Amino acid sequence: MTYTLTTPLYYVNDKPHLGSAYTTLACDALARYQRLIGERVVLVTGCDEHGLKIQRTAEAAGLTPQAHCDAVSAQYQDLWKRWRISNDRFIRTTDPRHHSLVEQFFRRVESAGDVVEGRQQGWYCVACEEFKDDAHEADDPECPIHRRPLEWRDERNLFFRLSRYQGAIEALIAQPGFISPASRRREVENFVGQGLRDFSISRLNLPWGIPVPGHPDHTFYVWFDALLGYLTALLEPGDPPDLELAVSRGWPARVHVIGKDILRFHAVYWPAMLLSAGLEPPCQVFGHGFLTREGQKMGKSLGNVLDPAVLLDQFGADAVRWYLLRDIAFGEDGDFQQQRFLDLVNNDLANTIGNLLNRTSSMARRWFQESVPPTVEGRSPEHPLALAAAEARQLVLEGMARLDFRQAAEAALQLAIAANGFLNTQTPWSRIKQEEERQSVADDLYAVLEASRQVALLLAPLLPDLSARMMLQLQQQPLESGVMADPAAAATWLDQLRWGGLLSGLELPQPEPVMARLEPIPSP
RNA sequence: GGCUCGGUAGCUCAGCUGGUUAGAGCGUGGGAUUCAUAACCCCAAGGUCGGGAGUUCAAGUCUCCCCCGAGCCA
Repeated sequence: MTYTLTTPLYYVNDKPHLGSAYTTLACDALARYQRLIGERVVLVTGCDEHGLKIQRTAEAAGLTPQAHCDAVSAQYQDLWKRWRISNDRFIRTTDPRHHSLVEQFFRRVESAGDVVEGRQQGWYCVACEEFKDDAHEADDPECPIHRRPLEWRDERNLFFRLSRYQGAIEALIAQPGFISPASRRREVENFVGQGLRDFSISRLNLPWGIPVPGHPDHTFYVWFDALLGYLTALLEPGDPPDLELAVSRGWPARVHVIGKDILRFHAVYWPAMLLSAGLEPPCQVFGHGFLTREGQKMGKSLGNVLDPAVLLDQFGADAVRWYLLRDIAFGEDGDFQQQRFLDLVNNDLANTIGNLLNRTSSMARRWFQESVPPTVEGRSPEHPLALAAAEARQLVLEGMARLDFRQAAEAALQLAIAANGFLNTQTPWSRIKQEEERQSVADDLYAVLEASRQVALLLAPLLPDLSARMMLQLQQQPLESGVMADPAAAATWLDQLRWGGLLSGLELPQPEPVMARLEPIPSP
């Protein structure tokens, strides 16, 4: 079984923002975790490149839509590369194979009798790419989200007969866990409960889109073709554009991770489309929350947008990943606070985790021939730190599996705190002065080094870079959890998480801080 | 307008089916220590649990009303 997970396919209207980075890095952590426990993972990300909005944005910039998409899409690919996101695929909906799959998919839906012609009349928000039903009385209505004027449309479009799937969708969203977190389920239930209406899947005279086969002048509505990108993405590089083949490469997706704003498309429209085409719906749709900054919505008008590329340059991937994954409940809204960001990264990563390794390694080197001390007691599964490690491991595994990154991160941190506390109670630096304490000090240092190794292992999916630096300080092979990870070899992660794997006598390199403290920066 | 979810220490939040002095992290103050990245460890102060009424031997925890914030739908 392939573990397929997806980020949204980001709309190429503008350069990537922090919200996209947030989703993507959460997915990266999840993908790495799944690889580490031995799953064959396909992490899909990419760009959604069709629609009127794109066409207009391109025109405004004096570019062809394709040139515009190429440019923005390249920014995404570049950014993910710099963040070292382990996406196995990057799909663009302008990919020729995608066109072909959309056509195949459409034919299935059409032959299922789910495509009908209808008249679409109403006010349309180009920014949302959505009809608004609530703007009837105003003379010049504007979009409540974008505060931009709506445009009146009256055209004959093709409709997808969503209404036929009322029962099927009700049953689907009633499945526990299908919509996660559970707190978002009610919203969808309410929507579905009001009765599903057919929705238009084509646009007339919109050149920038995929033509609907058999219906001249119609192109597919962006939302119809975009989600299919998840399927196209499953094709391997040399594969012919065949829907059935794509499906066999890893459908259904185990989880679509999305922002809460597009929950409905993923939990209602998309599954219905899939059912119509005779395909399975995804196993889970996880809608995470939004990020604010210092309590305020980020937006161009406020000029308070955090640029993920700038954050990365300024603070590095570990710091930002840690803050977002460790401090914000994945699923709920979160607030990015500069001061807290600095405090947490410095406390947790530099002071607690980094310094733990540093101080311990330094003692071991000084008193035990620059290497891991020999041990009698340290390897015992009953050792207090062994017990702490076992608990941490349990919480990390459980947390990662549930996309509760915060629980996982805190558990790993907790182990480091326990190890620091252990050192302070044992005070090896004073006991080493008595020869008869030597073995006992060796045991203590061994246990703390082993605990540090466990921390490094547990951090592997969350902070792969820091994890690798820690492993090197402990003379260990860093974990490979990226796209090159070999599923067969990867399962050794769990083996390595057994207490006592660190070898005594291993030479320890000169300690170097694995995580530098961040300096407060003047506001930009 | 209907529905949903929140309002708990300076900040971010935990508090399950109601039950001893309401918890954690960060921040703040103090102590201890020197192995270490002025780090680690320990201790402390700080809350009329949005407001009001009610049920109960007992309510942050249940009921009703109100105020504030967020969201979904009309």
